[in-house]
Amino acid sequence: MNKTIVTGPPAAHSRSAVQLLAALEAAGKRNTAQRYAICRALEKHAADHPTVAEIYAAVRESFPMISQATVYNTLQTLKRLGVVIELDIANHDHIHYDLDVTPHVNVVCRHCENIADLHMRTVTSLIDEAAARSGFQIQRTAGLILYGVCPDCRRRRGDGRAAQEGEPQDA
Amino acid sequence: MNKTIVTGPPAAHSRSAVQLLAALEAAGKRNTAQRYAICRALEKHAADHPTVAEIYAAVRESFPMISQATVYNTLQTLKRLGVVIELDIANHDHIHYDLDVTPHVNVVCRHCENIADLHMRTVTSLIDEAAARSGFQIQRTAGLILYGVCPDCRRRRGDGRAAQEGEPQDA
DNA sequence: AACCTTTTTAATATTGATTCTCATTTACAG
DNA sequence: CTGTAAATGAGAATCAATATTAAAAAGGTT
Repeated sequence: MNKTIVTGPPAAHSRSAVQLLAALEAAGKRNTAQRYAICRALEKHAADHPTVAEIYAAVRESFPMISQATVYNTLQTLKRLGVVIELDIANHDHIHYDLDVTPHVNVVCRHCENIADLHMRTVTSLIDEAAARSGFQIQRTAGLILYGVCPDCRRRRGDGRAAQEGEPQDA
Repeated sequence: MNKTIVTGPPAAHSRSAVQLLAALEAAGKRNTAQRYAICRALEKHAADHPTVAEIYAAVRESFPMISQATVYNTLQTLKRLGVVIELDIANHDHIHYDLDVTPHVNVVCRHCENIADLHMRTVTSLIDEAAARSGFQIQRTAGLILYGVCPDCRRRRGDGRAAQEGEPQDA
């Protein structure tokens, strides 16, 4: 129940399990069976922008005795290495992971909670302008989050510019 | 300890307490002394992008017996009315509130946790392109969050393109 | 003013994803 | 093989946010 709408070639920018493991090794981390399983699960569910719970469930299929703490720890390590990104989506209870660390936009549907990836040149110019105007040194250009209603959900519920008032207004 | 760097005219786009109260009234909500105090506290701390805890503390100065639940309820009401926006900032434990609901970017400093507002035309074109390319109906254009290091913090800690590796990589 | 209905308040209890603890196990260098 | 620093597992702890509830206040009506 989390099919993601992918715009453009599927998972074209996502890191593979091999790349994730290589990053761990390069950082001097030990290669454990658990980490291997977690990286494979990430790769498999890359298009879903999986949550910790999804990864945990997926890993348990092949590694039933793994603990949640290990999943949390490994994901945090991958995050620190910069090969994975956390998507902090407003009003979602769980953190989502994105294997695409190239500059792009994530569009989140407010109804089905699906997440789409969008690669556009505009992102870079936005970042550049923001940096120039604010004096900030912008760190990450991936995971720029927009909220809306996906095409499927628009069709399902009387399209029109539905859901203006009464909908949660947050970021 | 939360001075916010404002780029451009200070609080130029923020709603005033009067506007917030007017919105409550227009929605048929009752004007209570507590809500009045909360709106005033919001106005006063608008530039700080305050958290619930900050608002709660500020209101208690003039209204010592108010409960947290009332603050939460009122903020949620204001959010539903669309006159206030929640900023869900990665790795911050609390939700921040923004009285500026016009399309703009929020730049967050990773070191001092300050939040700057940036108004740029680029935002609109980014939204438009994202909508066209994804088929999504984009709902909110305020609260587009970027992460980086603010000018002050860059100066303080040997500027250079510091803090690339080892920093949290999330959104 | 007294009545009745609805909204709001506020103290407490609950929730639930994430983090912590620490004893045990494992990976890998020497 | 052995030592040791790192990683894991199991469960408990955390803590912001939400839900629950009874009591109080506001508003409208006659």
